[in-house]
Amino acid sequence: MRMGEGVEWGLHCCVTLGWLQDRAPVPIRRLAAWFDLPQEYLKKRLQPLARAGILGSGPGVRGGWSLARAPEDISVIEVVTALEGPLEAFRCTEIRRRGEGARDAGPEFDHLCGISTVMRRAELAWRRELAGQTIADLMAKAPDGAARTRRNYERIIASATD
Amino acid sequence: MRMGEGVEWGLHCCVTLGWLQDRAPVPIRRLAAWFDLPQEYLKKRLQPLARAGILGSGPGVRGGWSLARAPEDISVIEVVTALEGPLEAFRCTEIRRRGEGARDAGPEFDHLCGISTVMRRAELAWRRELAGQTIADLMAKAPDGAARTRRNYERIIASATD
DNA sequence: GAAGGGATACTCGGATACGCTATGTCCGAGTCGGACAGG
DNA sequence: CCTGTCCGACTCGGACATAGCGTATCCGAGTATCCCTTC
Repeated sequence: MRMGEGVEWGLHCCVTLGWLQDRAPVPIRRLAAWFDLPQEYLKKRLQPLARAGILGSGPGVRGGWSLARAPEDISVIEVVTALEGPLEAFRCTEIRRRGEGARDAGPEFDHLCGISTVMRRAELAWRRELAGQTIADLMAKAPDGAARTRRNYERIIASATD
Repeated sequence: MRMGEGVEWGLHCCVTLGWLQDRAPVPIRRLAAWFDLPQEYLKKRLQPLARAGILGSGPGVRGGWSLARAPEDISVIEVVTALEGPLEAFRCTEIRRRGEGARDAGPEFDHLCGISTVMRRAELAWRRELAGQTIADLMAKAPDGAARTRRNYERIIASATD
């Protein structure tokens, strides 16, 4: 089981955009150079976050990306769900109903499959953990990050040839 | 993010083998027909469970598959880990250290990445849920399953041409 | 009747093929802001 | 100086290409059990 790398990218971008809120919007070109990521593909991964109302983007020469809400109002699970989709990792296909083992089952299958129930409960615990953390919490976990980010961003803007 | 279907297959096979412990070992041919699954591929997915000491298999005309331990001693997380691998779903690649944003970071990066920490804690909650459930618990969740399974298995054995 | 050898039914492990999804790239269309020309 | 037009920068969305992994199948080798032959 593997989570796409877009989740790591998206979360780091949200945190960085939170630190640069007063310098937003940040063009995708700067954002990609910031983490040394492929620009086109990063853009493709951020678009679902805009559709989910987490990020905002604008065209034009002063366009770019920014947080669409306050960092306190964006939970980690929202970012993960927007990037990985709403479906659960474990998907019950009801194999218990198929084949020779399913004959004459009676009302037994009216109940939810026990395996499905257990897996679902585990995923709920996982989601609950991620729902309890926000972008603001992540920003607070790296107290030096805000200063470093703003300092480096100023320098890049100043040395830019454009 | 998606879990392979082998997890569902493996768990159902473990539960069924728990109910058929006194009729074990069960050949892969019967197990595949039991759930209407592709025989060769099911075999391939059960092999890691044998390597993990969860299932046992034996060759020969009386060979087949059986639980290697008591159902109470097999946790769901063991089955999942054997089939999906021990790696976590979220893998931190430390993109914070790369690119223009990482310049002059100082001792900030000595600490674990906050994003990585949050994701890891969520996965631990997920594992903890699955570690608290055993194959015996799953068997108990379907009280009618034991009788149905034994009844159908007897019938199949009796009607077999071999 | 006992020992030896072959047939059978199963497992194991590796090799191979296929398809889906994640990853990565490219291009045309649309939009915003600024530059520039004309009144 | 004001207004209208054009241009450049940037985004969006879709189309397309590539790679990796999950899915699926097949085959040869090994082994335990059973049966049959032979003594």
